[in-house]
Amino acid sequence: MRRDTRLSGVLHVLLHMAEMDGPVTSETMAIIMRSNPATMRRTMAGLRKAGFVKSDKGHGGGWSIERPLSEVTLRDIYTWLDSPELFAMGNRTDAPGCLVEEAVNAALGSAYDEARTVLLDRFATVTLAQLSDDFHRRMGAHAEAVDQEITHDI
Amino acid sequence: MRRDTRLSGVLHVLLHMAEMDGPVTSETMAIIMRSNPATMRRTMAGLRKAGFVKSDKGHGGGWSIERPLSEVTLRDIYTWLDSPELFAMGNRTDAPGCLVEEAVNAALGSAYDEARTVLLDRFATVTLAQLSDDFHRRMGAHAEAVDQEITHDI
DNA sequence: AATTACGTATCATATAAAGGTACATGAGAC
DNA sequence: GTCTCATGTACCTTTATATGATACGTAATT
Repeated sequence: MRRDTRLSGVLHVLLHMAEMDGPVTSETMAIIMRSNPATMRRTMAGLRKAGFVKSDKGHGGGWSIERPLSEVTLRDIYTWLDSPELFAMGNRTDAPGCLVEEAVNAALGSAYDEARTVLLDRFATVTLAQLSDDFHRRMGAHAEAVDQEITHDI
Repeated sequence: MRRDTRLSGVLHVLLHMAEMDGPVTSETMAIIMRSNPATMRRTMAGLRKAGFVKSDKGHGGGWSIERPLSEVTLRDIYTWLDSPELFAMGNRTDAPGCLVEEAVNAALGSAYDEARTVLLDRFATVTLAQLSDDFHRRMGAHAEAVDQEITHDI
């Protein structure tokens, strides 16, 4: 099954947007994500509907973040993407009247529900600002590593 | 993405097998599951490799359960199916050198890991015997409901 | 008026689960 | 020994769906 990469992709884009000045066009996003403008527009549509980003047409137009990164969690983004299916495994439903199937699906279903709750609760604890901080921390560490390499070379 | 229904399907088959006497052929399984023999053989192959079921060729052949249902958990079955991917969402990897992507994937990855652990731990607490018990409980409840309906009709 | 950029419909492509067919191999029945 | 049954597995087709790609209408800026 092909995996849904919209959450990963849109987070990537948002963090890049946060580093850039002014609106970012779908075209630029597509280049960053090695995707295409139409796909970016589709993916961003839900975030706009939620008021987290806006899009402007015409010269100087593009996408802009409207709210502080510290106020938005991964769970918000997930919800705004229309809550994509989380699990790659599903229940057969070919025998809806079968009591065996009912028992199996009840057991699997409650396990999935529990895992879903854990995952979404975890998503709710991570803000975009935290992700951005982590990115900058990595930038710092990377710069140091590069410095050390240079030092070693000398 | 198309969901993987092997776990749900194989549990369904195993519980039916437990209710039947003697070996069950792939053909019979396929009828129960509205599938086909080749698919059943493929799915059961991992369980045979683990020694949980055996398959015999020739007259009177078919599949038989080799170990008590109380000794096998959902997690065992999941593992014997070669641990199929659990999540429908994945990370983009188009920009492996990008620190933003690293930060995003680290955050999502640890959330998925946590949810995976919860799900598999939960699977480990449920034995096939428990599932079978639940099925029989449903049978009883269903029989009572039918009795009541009949009483009402009279 | 021309250009830029989004909004969205439509079609194409890629991927993986599952469906299906075929045939070789091995085991019991006669 | 031969026939029939049933598995083991290779191979191809079908189906579902995320994503890629194109096109064109609409709105905003120059």
